[in-house]
Amino acid sequence: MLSKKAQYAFHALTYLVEHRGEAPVHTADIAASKNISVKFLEAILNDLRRAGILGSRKGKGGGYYLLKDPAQVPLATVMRVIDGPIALLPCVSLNFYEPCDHCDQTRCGLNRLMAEVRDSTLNILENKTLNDLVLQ
Amino acid sequence: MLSKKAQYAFHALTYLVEHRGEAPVHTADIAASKNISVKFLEAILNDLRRAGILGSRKGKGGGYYLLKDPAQVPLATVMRVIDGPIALLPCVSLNFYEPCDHCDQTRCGLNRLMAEVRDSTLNILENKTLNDLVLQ
DNA sequence: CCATATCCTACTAAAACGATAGGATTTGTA
DNA sequence: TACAAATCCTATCGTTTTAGTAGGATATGG
Repeated sequence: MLSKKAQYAFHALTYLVEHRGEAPVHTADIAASKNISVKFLEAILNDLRRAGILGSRKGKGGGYYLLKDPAQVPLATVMRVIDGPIALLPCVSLNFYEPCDHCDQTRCGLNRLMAEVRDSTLNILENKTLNDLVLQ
Repeated sequence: MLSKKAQYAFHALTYLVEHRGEAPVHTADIAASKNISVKFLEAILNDLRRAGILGSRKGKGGGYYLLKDPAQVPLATVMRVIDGPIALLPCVSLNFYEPCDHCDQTRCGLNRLMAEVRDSTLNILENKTLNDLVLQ
């Protein structure tokens, strides 16, 4: 399951895509529009900024904005920034790999199957982008 | 990510498939073989029994055994018993559905994408079974 | 200088996770 | 029928994660 944090991140990013090209968007506006706690959302947008997905400007007229073309930001990137691994097991994770204690990976049926799940999940999450969050 | 509990469940079930047809298997044997805490594994095997996946016999010569043909038990079933939902959002879960607070599901891009992820994940997890845990 | 907005640190309550402890219950066997 | 062996059941526990909240520091435009 995605954490609330990741869900909020996606909703906020959706809002930012929809308001692309306008002035920087205030945290408070997104929070009001999507019914999210302002302070909590603040932390999330900050994480996205530190990850290089968003830019920000402080002070009057400030706010957050997308740094890249939304079509160039895969959903997988956002999920990894907020929630960490996408794979179902550490031993099949591409970005958060950890070796397995209980089995020899090269001969583990579970490992093989979970790698298959990972591939089919990533096939979607690496190819769908922020643009796909917005319905036509 | 799968919980440790679910990982242990899969390892234990692998062991049970490999020892199918023999006498009921002791919790302690599985725990020793897979390096799992006996007491923790006890609880897991009991959950699998209550879910109708395993049978058990008490007392001397007792233990756990598979109730069904391993090829008839999808991995998805085990995951749902131990960890709950497989989908990434409650609002796209088939077995643990909960409506979304923040959006109209019929017009939510995130909902649509996460349903797609769910389908591709379930396509594997509903078709691969306990038999596939054991490598040839 | 002041209002506005992000940025940063710390804290907290509740839940989930990963066990552990201790005994009750059932069963086969000597 | 006593005993050993195994599951079964309930409760507890320490740690981590989750989902926030609070309060102020910092930067910026006017």
